[in-house]
Amino acid sequence: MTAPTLPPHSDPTTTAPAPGPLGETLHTQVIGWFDDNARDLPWRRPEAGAWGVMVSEFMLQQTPVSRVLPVYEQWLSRWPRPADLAKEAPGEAVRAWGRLGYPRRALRLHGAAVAITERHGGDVPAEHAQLLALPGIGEYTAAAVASFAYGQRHAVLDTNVRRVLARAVTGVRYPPNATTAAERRLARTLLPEDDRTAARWAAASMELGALVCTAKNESCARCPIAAHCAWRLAGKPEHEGPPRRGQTYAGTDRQVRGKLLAVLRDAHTPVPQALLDRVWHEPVQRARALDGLVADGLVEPLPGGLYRLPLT
DNA sequence: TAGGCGTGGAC
DNA sequence: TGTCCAAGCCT
Repeated sequence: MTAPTLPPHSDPTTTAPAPGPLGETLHTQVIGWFDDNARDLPWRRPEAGAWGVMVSEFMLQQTPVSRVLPVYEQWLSRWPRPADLAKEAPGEAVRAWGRLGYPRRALRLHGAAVAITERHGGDVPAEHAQLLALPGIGEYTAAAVASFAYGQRHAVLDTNVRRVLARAVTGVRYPPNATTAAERRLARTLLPEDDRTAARWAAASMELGALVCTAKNESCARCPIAAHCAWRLAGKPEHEGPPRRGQTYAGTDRQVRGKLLAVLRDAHTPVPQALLDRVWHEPVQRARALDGLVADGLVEPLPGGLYRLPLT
């Protein structure tokens, strides 16, 4: 039997929607693969609830699953409901965040818990627009929580799904640097009609990108839609266009901020300036990094040249 | 909209 | 070793 293939979309902005039968083939095969290969992750279990899903989504932003797992377990154990976290000082959230990286996420998650407690009676809202209004929740996370926690029908367009669609449908190795309107349109076009299948498709296509259709060393031999993949059928052409933006780190303010915050996380009493000065030799950059942390609300300055994680 | 924002594992 | 990468958000 010959499986249908997806023609490359030379211009996804103007091409017609993908045909229904083909989309159904993709859904069936990717969801079938997911049924056999999905990882058993704690936030996918029913007992995780919407709060567990939401916490996991914050932690997983730009952060690998393996590093999230232990922090997630401790977090949910300590703060099983949004109101539990809302009662804490924001600095405690930053401390519990540990070395997950991007600690502003901890501050925003705390802020979201406060907003949920004040505006939504302590329950994670189910409406996409209400989720989007919470701090730290953007287009992706709102769709993910609504889909994974509440079974709704949303295009869940993360980096994994974008890569899967770029390859399988558009026929290129990598998606654009920033999410485009064409990608959103394509994702909506491919969304299954009914809520339950759409939610399943969202989780399954993400998992395929995370485990098989990876950025490097993709494993087409294990891919359930390899027979339809436009990129593979085109001979897996190399990436064209502007180089993908790399992240520099060594010597940046980010590195200095990380070192400063590490000292404050480990301290349970206010820290004198002199102790912070030891993390970085260059005084101008050091001061700029500390000022930035204060401006972001990650560090609270006290009289007498003392600093601590924020109490309010 | 391009760039800032942490951290550590893989190759 | 250095480079790339990991379920983004915000300004």
